[in-house]
Amino acid sequence: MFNDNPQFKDRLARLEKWRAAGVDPFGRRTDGIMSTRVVRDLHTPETPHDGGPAARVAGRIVLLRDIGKLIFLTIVDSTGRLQIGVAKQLMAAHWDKVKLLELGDIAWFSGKLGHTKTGEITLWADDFGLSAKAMLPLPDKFHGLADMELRHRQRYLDLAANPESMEVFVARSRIIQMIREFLHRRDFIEVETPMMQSIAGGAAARPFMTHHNALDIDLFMRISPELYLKRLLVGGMERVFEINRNFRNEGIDTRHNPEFTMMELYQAYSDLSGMMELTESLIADLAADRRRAIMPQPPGESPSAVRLPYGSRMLDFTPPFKRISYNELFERHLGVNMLDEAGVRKAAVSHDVADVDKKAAAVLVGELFERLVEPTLHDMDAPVFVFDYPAGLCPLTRRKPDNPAVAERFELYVAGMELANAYTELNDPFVQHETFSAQLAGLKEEESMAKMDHDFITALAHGMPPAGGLGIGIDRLMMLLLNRTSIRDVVLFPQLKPLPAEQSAAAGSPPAA
RNA sequence: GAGGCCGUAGCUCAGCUGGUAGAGCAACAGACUUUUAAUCUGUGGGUCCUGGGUUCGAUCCCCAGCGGCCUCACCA
Repeated sequence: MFNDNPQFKDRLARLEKWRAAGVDPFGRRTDGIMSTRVVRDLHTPETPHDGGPAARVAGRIVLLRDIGKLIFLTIVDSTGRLQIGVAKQLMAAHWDKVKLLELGDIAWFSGKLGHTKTGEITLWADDFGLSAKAMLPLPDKFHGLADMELRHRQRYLDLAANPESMEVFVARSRIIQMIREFLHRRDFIEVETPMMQSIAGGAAARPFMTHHNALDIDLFMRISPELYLKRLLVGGMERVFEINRNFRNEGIDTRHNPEFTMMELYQAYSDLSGMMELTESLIADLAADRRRAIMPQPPGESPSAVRLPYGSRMLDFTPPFKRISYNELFERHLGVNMLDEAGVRKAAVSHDVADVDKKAAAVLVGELFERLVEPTLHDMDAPVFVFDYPAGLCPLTRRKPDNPAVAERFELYVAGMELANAYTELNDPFVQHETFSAQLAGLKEEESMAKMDHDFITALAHGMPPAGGLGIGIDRLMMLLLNRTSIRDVVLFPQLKPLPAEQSAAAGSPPAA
């Protein structure tokens, strides 16, 4: 049953002892439970060694030291750990039962707060209950779970055994909450738009396909919510945002998960510079909050400095962020203006770009930028806004009034990652119709933005207010703020290849016993 | 998709030049009323990822496969 873990049968025997003692090993509702954090905070220098305030806590037993007529055990809940002291003289009525507890069990304890002679805050228990019997053993109580594959496949064990992993996901929730609060303060409303779309628009990426049986139509998992959020601008929602999943059918690595969380927002009557202000303010706020959470202010550092560790480096999120134009970077590294088509083609040839003659100049600019400029952004230890992109790369973007070859777009790079992407949105239905029709030479069809969406054009034809739009990759933001170099460490259940047993189960044969 | 590294007890890891495998924790039996990864005594526990090959003999060498991590490619 469950698996062939050799310790399962030992725990089965223990389970029968609980039943023989009249206890349902899988307990029920328990009221009056306080978090271990709250209980720890109840303890003051004036708290007596025992007989302090009454409290009730619950959690999983992660350490257990049975010293005969006295048992110390450590429980963990979502806020941390607490030592429980169980003395026979205080727990005489339930002594035989408390002796049945073992590592991994989930239990609640009532008692009075105090501490031991070494000063450890301890709840001296006089009553307890078994909330859930653990039938399988937990990972090593000291080393935790180190196997990255098991940490991802069985995230519950990672969370239960590795406090730093729990901290990441608790912090992730807090950061997302702060983003919502930040946007609500600015009068944005949160919406949900379709994840299943008949046209996978709004970005250039390969979509997943699925099928609706009753309608007998193929649908795509969305690669972006953009075209739906803009429809809401047409409808009169002037500030909307969505925090939700996008799906892209591409490679998996330390920066890419097939489903990833994106925050996308649109603000009517704003533009690129409005998005820049908003982005800088939001990111700097979040970084400052993390900064306060993780370490004391280093001596001698300015109180306004916001520096966070990331891998082996320190990232500086102190506003204002650097701003540099795409062309300035391009010229610096290529020695040619991005709008000088002849010069760009020459540079592409000299840098051995493939099929130069078959590609649009803007595609060449993009390739050269990625190859020669982006690596230099990787070495920068502070966020950088790169703005004013070649128009050909940004079909959904408004052009600069004084130069139609340049699009009002920025990307925010941090440590080489594209963290945010923003635009002055295109609201001209005629231009939009054109860009949906035109296929840029040198791009694969599935990677192109040219996917005609008549319904969206119709929406624009009714009038969309001018707007600024912004997208922030939430998972990458978490990596940077929480100092994780793999996206799998900030996504609770990252996509992994199925195990052989799961493959055969999916094919219809029974799962391994 | 390419390359490098890795897969040994429930967990964390050793295992030399090829001679049928070890430690700590966990488990089991016992002792212990202030422990801190408690300690002490004793015991059990293995598809060495899978399948081939070489060899008298393979956890170890070779080939293929599966899975993981990292780097690169791909990637609005």
